[in-house]
Amino acid sequence: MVMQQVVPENLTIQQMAQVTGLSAHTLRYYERAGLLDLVDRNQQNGYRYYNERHIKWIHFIKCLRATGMPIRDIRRYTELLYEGDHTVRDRLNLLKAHRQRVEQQLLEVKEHLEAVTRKIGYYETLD
Amino acid sequence: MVMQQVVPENLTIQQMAQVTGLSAHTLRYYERAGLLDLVDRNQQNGYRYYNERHIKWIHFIKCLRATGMPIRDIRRYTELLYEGDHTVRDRLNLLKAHRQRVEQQLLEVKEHLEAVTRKIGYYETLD
DNA sequence: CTAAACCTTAGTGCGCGCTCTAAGTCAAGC
DNA sequence: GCTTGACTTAGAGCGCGCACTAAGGTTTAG
Repeated sequence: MVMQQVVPENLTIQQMAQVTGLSAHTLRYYERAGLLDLVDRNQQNGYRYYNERHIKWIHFIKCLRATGMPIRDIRRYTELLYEGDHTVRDRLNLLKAHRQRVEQQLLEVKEHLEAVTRKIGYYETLD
Repeated sequence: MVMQQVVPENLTIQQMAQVTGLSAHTLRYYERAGLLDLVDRNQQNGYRYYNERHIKWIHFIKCLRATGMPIRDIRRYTELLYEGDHTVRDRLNLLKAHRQRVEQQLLEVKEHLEAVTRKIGYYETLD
């Protein structure tokens, strides 16, 4: 039995907002900021229409944002993406450098959190 | 043999900046923001003078900041601190709630970082 | 035909956490 | 006495990541 997933096509910006959890404002902002090239438009009225590729791309952008990558770095990654296959190495390096920074920061947060935990422990002895 | 640690007393704001790794600007800002009550002043010239208690307190503030606690929450904590012993329970709850949020966020960052790692893995297959 | 509910753009505003500037005071060294 | 330099204050500026507003075009329901 093959599960067939229903894939929404040609979503309006509001539907896209629903699906991605971003606001329509933010979707337009990301496009202006160079994070989303190639958003199709309805020729009649100029409305944006998103497809499944956009959904997946936004999903990855959210991973980058959630791990603290600044908008300008995501724009850089996007530029590389649209420059073609010869930028694969650069993209790889960019992601690896990001991962390295995030892992470093995770360690630092954990260490500082331990100090907070020690303070909590101290307060609990006062109870 | 008892190790005697030399404790700096009556540090100027610049010395305090050196010791804490914060800028003098930021030290003044923290004070204005209500994170540092009771900074002694030289009676003649009004200069701030910091002591070891301040150093320890700033160190803890840095732990809170490094784990993402907003300035306003640290101010709240500071207020409780100066209200006296009857706020110990409130302070404990504040820190526990913070720890909870940070741990939750650590999990989320780790999850999203895994997606980045999967992408890295994909790029590496192209090499 | 009209009202509503969409969409578009350019531009402004906001909360955060600093960071810096301007104008002035004060102490020490020459 | 005068310069130098560290300090003081109030307030402005900034980079980030959105969030919102205003003014206007299009589509749909009644």
